[in-house]
Amino acid sequence: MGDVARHAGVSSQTVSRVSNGYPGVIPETRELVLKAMDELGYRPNSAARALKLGSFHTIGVITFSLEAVGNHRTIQAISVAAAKAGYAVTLIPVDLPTQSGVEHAFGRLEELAVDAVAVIVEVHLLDRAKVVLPRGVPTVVVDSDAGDEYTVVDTDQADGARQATRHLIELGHTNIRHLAGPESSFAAQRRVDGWRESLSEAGLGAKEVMRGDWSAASGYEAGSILLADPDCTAVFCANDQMALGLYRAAAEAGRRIPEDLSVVGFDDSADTPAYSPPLTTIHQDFAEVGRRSVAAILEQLRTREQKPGTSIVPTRFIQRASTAPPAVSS
Amino acid sequence: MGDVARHAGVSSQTVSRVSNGYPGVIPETRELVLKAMDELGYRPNSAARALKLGSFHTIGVITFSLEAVGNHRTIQAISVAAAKAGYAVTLIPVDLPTQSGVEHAFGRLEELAVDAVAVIVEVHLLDRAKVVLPRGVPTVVVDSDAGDEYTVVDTDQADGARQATRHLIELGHTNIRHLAGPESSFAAQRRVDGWRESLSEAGLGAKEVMRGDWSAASGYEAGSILLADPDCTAVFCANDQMALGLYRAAAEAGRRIPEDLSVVGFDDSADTPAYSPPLTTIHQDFAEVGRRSVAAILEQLRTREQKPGTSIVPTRFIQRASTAPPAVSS
DNA sequence: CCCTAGGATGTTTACGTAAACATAGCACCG
DNA sequence: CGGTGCTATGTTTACGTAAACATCCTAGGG
Repeated sequence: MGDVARHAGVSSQTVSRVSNGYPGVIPETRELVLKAMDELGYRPNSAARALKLGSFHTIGVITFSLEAVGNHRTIQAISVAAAKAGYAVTLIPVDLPTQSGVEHAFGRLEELAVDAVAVIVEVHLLDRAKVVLPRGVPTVVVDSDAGDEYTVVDTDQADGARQATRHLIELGHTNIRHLAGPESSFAAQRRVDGWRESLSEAGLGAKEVMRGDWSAASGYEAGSILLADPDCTAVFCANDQMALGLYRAAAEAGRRIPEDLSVVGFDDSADTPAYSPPLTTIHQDFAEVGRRSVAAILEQLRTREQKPGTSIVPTRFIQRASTAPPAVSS
Repeated sequence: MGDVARHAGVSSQTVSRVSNGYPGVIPETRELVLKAMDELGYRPNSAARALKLGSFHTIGVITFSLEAVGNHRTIQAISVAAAKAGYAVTLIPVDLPTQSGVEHAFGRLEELAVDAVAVIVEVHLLDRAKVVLPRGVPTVVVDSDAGDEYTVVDTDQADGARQATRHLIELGHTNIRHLAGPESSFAAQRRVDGWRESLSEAGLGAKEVMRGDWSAASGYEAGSILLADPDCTAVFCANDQMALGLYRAAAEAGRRIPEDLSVVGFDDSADTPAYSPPLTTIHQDFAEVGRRSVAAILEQLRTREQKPGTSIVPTRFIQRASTAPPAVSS
């Protein structure tokens, strides 16, 4: 900056003013400075600026993987919302879903150029690891249970599960199974709860859930076992990908969807309208989750205080073509 | 840091040494400093550190969307490879795939806390926008055509397409159509080229390609049109999601896969083994792309010079169950 | 014509850190 | 017993910026 100032014959402060678009610089001088900047290939140093301003304008996102549909859509939404507020997003990958992996990620957090943190990790792993988020760093926990300590933005998983289950009940199904996500996931657990709740509300029994790991392959395997039960006419899947696996299992078992088997998914991922038949599912508003997360972070940044509490984003039922009344009643 | 030093009764330089784990500090002193750090809740200031060291240990990734399978898998791989080298990854989303969107993203680049940049954007947009990457910022262009100016890491799209097409030719298909990605994509274009090349090599004619936009829905639409041609016995899809759409179109047209219609995809995305039937496809080694991109960036960071050139990551043919010899010959 | 107000620009300073250099203490050797 | 070399620690300095304050100049009013 000093070089530019000398080259333009002004003071470095004037260069700073031009660089930041501050008023009070005569157009003529501005031109001079811009020309000098260009000739010298000047680029502002963000480190110095961050040091001076005390902020990086950056939000860190701690996550395991972008593979899961929910994760990358949430992160995408966060990064767009953050960009809109002039913030960038730094990914902090946790390579292994283990205690040491999480610990390591949080250790790195200390040295990262980040003003705030969004955690998209099953928090029970954090607890188990006895890792505490650095004090004083504004934090939002997304789609997970964080107790009363942090600000939480969460999708209404249980209600989504209830909507899905009630839809199947209304169609007349009585043997409604659930293809659940892994036990380690809070989201999966809450979907199980919603499903179970709706069944008992309707006076229906809940058979044991089958567990997958969110992947389509696991949906196929669990689905194959599930379909061994000839009385099962409807399955609520904890996500769309496992539903896709179930489609395959159904095809191989000679069960037509929706005539012989009704299927409801969860997520409303982009592919579902092109499933064969198009999948009836629960829409998750990831964009809204991202927006609220960023809003909560900005709020904390502004007020400088952690404000525990949970913000619940509603889900929406999307009717497509994978459900029908059970064959016996048709 | 000064406070900690005073509190521990040492110099700030000793605090710095402890903070960075440098040798030459007697354990006793170290303890003293650590205790003081803890009591005062000291946390190192990354801005000051970055200013002093001249590096953020951060790589910026410019991208449109995490939605596309290729994108988020590549970014995931980059972020893991970067983390392994002690680097973090900052997302720089380009909200709109337009000139102004890209320009804006590159403008922000200047003020971002980033040492290097990986560009995962169709580069022709950059050219059209006449945006130049800031000089002096090490840059790697991923999966796109960037001429001789930048270091490029690219998947061997054309060869993948040739493998897919040759497989169908070897099965005896003669009317092999292509469900291509959007014209604006270089990757899509190179897959078209590979397909066309293999056909002409085998003395087969290439009918016009159908275009989708990578989405499953577009695959369904384009596929429906494609299947109006009763002689078409095989389709090479430019990605797996469009293949899923084609599956649906085939089901609705009463064409069984693979008996009546052979399908080959591209990407080997996680869901493909659970398609019904499991999809034969081309595996893209996104992890390798990520690793090479980071390696190239670190190399540039080390040598301080741009080293134009292209690094090609091979693809692999994955045989599953969606292809068979054409019905006429069976 | 002088004084004042306000706009344009310059000067000083501090942000928190780590490298470079300086110093002090101690062990070991001849 | 003095010199030599090493280890542990302290002191000084600079990284590049922007806020705060200081100064200069010009226009306009009395």
